[in-house]
Amino acid sequence: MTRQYDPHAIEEKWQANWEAAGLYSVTEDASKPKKYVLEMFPYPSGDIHMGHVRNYSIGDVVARFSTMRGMSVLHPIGWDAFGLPAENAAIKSNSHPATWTYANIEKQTSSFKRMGFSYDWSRKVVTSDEDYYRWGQWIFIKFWERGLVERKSSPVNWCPSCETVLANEQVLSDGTCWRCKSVVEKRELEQYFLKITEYAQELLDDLDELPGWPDRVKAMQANWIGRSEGAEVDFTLCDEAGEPTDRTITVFTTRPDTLFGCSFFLLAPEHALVAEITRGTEYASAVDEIVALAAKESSIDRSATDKIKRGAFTGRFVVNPVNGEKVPIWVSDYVLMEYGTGAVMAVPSGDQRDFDFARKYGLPIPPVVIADDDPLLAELAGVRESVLREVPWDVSFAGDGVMVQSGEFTGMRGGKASEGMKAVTEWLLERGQGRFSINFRLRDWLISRQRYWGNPIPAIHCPSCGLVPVPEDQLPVVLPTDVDVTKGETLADHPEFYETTCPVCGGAARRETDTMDTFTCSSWYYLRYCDARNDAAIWDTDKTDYWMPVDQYIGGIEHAILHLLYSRFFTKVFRDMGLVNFAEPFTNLLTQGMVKLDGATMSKSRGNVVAPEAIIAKYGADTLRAYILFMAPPDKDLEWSNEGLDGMWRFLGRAWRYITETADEAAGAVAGASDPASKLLRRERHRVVGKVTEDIERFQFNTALSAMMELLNTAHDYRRDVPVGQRDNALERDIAETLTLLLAPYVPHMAEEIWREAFGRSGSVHSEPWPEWDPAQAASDEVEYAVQVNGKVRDRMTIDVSASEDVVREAALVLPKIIEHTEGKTVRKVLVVPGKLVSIVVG
RNA sequence: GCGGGCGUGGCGGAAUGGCAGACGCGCCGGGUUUAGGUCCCGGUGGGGAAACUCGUGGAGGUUCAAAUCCUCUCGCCCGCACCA
Repeated sequence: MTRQYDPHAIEEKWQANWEAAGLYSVTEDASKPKKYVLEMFPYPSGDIHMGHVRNYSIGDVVARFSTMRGMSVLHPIGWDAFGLPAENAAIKSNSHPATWTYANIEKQTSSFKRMGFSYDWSRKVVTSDEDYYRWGQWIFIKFWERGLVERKSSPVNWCPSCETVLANEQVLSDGTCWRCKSVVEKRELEQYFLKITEYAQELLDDLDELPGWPDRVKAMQANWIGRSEGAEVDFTLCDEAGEPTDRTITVFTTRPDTLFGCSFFLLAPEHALVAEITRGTEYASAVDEIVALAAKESSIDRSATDKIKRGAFTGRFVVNPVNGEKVPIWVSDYVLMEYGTGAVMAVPSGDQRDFDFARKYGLPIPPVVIADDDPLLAELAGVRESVLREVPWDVSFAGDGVMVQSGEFTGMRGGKASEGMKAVTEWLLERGQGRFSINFRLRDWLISRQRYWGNPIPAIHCPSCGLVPVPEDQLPVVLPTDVDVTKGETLADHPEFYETTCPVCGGAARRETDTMDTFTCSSWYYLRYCDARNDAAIWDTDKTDYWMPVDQYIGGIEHAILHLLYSRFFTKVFRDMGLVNFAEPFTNLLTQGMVKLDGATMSKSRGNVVAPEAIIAKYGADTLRAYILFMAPPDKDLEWSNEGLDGMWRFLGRAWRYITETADEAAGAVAGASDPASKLLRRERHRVVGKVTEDIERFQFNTALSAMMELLNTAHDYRRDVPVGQRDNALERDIAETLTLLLAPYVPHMAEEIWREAFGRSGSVHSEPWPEWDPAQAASDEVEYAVQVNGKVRDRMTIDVSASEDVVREAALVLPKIIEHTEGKTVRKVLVVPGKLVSIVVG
């Protein structure tokens, strides 16, 4: 036992001891409540940084605390190891992605161990290990069997720098690649998609089943899924002579109630009909110009909202089903092929973009839904004819209002989800010219990547059988190691990999050379932890029944959509497959804030990194752990500063001295002392245990530490003020032990050293039960009341805690300062807030 | 434009509608020590000698009582965005 607090003498000793004792390995234990505490697994991009320290320190406190509270705690770790950075690093250092990846995993492993995190290392998963990714391939096959895999040609996002396609979720809102920030291009390519859209409604609905998630994350997901309620409307296409044909073009609209105000019709430049109806006509050249422009422009330029919309008339018309009116078809780049049907009914009086377009090209703007306070309403209220008058109308109005110029619907309420919207759709429905419809913004998940360092897609292209899955008994498709990315190679450069035979007909065939998006690997790792070493099945459902869902998930907000949405999708499919018995993987989610330096996120490329290693070398891991949790509430961004480290170091040193000195003292000369100082200290002990417990449960790690500091301060004053011989040694001993237990989740090494060496206990402090507390003992027998007159505190009084409200009221009214402030005035009201204050109202 | 969030001392941050600024950093003063960046003691929102008074981005409101609830407003951050 060292006399001074010396983390360097104790931390590695206990790390080795815990590992040897298997302290943190768990198995299912039906006798205890379970708790699954999970931090998002790291990407092995180098050594760990302060963001990792924060993330994993939070999780470690929750895990250790839960164990002490009597729960069976699963707290695993692993690595999200496939991905492009490994290839880039390999090219840079002229090596192999696996070399770089596994070296970084080693580095991070030793850093995690050096931090003293309580992981069950026996459950480690590494997504680039064959015994992990083989099950990823198995999942792909199962999804395929369920019709959730599709290979299709469509306009996809292509990152020219990463030389691969990207999912929609991986393109940032400024049109750049999430990883390298290059401007993403659109290319028409044949790719693999997972049909996440089939679960769009459920993914949206079940957000309501997640009260333990931050509203922000749920809002972002809801926004991303983007459900719009409306209708499909069929417009009849006219021929060159303007006569109706038997073909229809369908549009999606959220405002069928404005259908009478449709004065033109729009097609996206990519729409197949555009070329068909304009080819060889006098309109072709103007239309082609728009089409060419749209194809050339980057998605950023095209989506610039301040740009004036360009368009061209096609020479053709469609018939508006509600009034038989013929409206011209235009082409414009503000209509997107990806959303809805790629065709839009334009209602300039109800939509700003349509309005701007109508103004520019001199198209009519007939009002159909008018605000209740619009003077135009009186003038048009009785007009039942459809779309007769175009009145001066210098704004578009998208709100709720009254329908005018809308035939039999005139006078109804119009607006989103309005009576008019329903009535018009029902009218269309009866005539077979429209129907209620729901549209989602969410697109299917593009998962194929033209890169080497990923999980090979288990598919085979057979010239006669088409695309066929690799049979289950031939899995895994092993990722070959001899691909040289420094020469720009991918699997497509290795015939020995792709030359194969068709599993159906046995003929020569070509193996798929694309790999899967890394997000497929991270969409199910939390399930594999439940049964990580199973080589006969992806997992045993009994085990996921016991451990899942994750009770507390902790990670960065950057995964609000990507990883968290994909994982929810996978879980729902697993449920439908009967592999799991729940629909949501993560019951509670804590999104921790970023660790910044000088206002910017720490990153190697910026060169503003504070290495945890340097802090550990000076102060030890315990001080770092406690300090980063003390700095700010976990969900807030945190500006790193070394300034307060000394404060945490001093606190731990003080605690060390207080506890070890107390432990050394002969026990029990005085016990159950009832002098004021002893009573105060006893109360503090119970109050603080209660507060620390509640604070950790609410993730207020900073205030929990503050409370421990308060207890130490009170205990410190006690030793200073009460002479030796009069001190209650039993109480002090209890304070010392309690403080050690409270500190244990934060500073596991220091607490363990004290527990075993100073107190001479044989078991680990981390297996001890959490201290009990008694709210009754936390209460004082006297309380101080603040006495207010007209809302201002004028005096204070100390009174017996059992005093009745009447007694308190009377006592307050006779205080000299209160008499001074109430003299000559009428006391109108006296309120007593028990244990807190008295409020006197005079007038 | 739509959605979410945040504004409290010199700093990080505390406050189930009930005494604003807990706890810590920093700073000021004092003590122990050969010395110390150790340890210990005291002080620390503004104004005022004090009684008091002003203070949680701003303006209103509800309430005996508002950092907290409501309305408007200003500033900042984040997500989505020609989504029909």
